[in-house]
Amino acid sequence: MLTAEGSAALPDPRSNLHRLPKPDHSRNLPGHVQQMLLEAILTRVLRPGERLLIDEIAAHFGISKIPVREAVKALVANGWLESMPRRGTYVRTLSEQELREVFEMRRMLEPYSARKAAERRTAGQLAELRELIVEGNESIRRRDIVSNSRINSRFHSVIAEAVGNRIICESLKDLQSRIRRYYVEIDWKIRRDSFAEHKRIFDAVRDQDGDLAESLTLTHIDHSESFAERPTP
Amino acid sequence: MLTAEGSAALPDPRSNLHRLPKPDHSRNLPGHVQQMLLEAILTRVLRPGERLLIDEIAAHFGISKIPVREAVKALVANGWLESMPRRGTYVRTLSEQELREVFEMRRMLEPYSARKAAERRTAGQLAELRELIVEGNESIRRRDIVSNSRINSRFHSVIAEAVGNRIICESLKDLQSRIRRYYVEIDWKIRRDSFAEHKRIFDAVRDQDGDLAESLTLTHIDHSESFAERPTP
DNA sequence: TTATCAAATATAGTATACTTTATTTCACAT
DNA sequence: ATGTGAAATAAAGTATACTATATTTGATAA
Repeated sequence: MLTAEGSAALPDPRSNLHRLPKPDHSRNLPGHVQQMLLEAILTRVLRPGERLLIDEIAAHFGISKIPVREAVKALVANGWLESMPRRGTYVRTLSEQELREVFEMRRMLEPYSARKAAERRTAGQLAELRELIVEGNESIRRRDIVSNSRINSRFHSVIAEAVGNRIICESLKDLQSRIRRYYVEIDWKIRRDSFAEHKRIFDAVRDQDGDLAESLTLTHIDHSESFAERPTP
Repeated sequence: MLTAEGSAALPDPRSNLHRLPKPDHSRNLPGHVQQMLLEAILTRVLRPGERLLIDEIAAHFGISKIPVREAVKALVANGWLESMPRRGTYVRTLSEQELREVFEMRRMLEPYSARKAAERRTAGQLAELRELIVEGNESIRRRDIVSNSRINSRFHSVIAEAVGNRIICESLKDLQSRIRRYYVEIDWKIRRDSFAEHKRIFDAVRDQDGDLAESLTLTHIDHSESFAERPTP
């Protein structure tokens, strides 16, 4: 079934594939592979522009090409990878243009979504947001970047879910993950400021103050855009 | 929820698969299969709730499961199909909720997008829109439903492209195709009214009048929502 | 030296056959 | 009659092997 994978050495210095963990074969192999590749892209273990080969990935994971193909195809569909005809697949490079486009769309969607989230949030969602604020504080105190990133990301997700519209929610989450790549190395001062804004948005959502949530979100987007790491081509 | 209806004669009456054309084997097999299945869903050749089996589709097309699996997976990802664990894949049913959600998002995105499209449209895009208006008139005169649908759809696509933002463009197109299923049998009076609104939006885009394009689009969305065929559950 | 064409190579894509797992059926016991 | 469990069935998922094709390489001739 599973071919043993004690790969002697994959000494290709041009690929970062060897830094990826192996998937647990439980089930949903393509999903696992997709998640792991996405995580690697977001954290820049797989760098922008890096070349990926289906066969190589399959060999690394000790599985066949079929599930890898599916994972890669899904990532191409979502704009994480770019597939050249018969030349391999590449991690999409960062670009000013993508950043501009994402932020233009955020400005269209997020402020009004925040208003709706404030008006519609359930008690359960509010509780989760409250907990995220507490944990966010902790993560900053402990200088724990991994936690901090996860918590910020989750904060935006819960707001998105609170809109109560699955299509909008998916869109917001997609935008959110797209910009994660532009905030890999921001410093703690910025993280603190950003968190303070989350806190104020939380207050507005708690008080079901749609107006305030909307305007705070617009400001937050403006600030976020100015913090983004500009690609250096 | 997902009703299996009918009995099992040899030409299985529960499936409309036999009504689909075969793919030309040129290249991009999964893409072809995906397009054909999507077209069949949009035109209700494959009805909401209908069950699809990978093996059956593959046999029908005379190809193996691999490309079919990919096509189906892509359609699941985009919300056209719903995959139950080991019980098969079903055409997603229409729902009031989906309609509400799509229209809430359209209201967030489209009016402002129309403004930007008016401001940014290129000469080439304007020319294509002009041609679509001419052809649209023709299609109504000839009572040609297929042309009329294609032209309306294309009109919205060109507007989306004129925004000059690929992410927004993709989103708008996705929303557009999602609602196509709710306008399969509308009558000619409505088609004429809708076309008249397109014509006025075109004028605003031609004149680069963002304000007007925005407000006309909002009105158009309101009317569209009222025309939609409500699902009857 | 340089251009051209053929062969080799690299890579994705597909078919076939096999495996896994959920669901149904049916026998048997209570 | 009814519940339980084992076998059969159905369907998706995966591996292996093969095919198709674009790109690169290399040889030959001008």
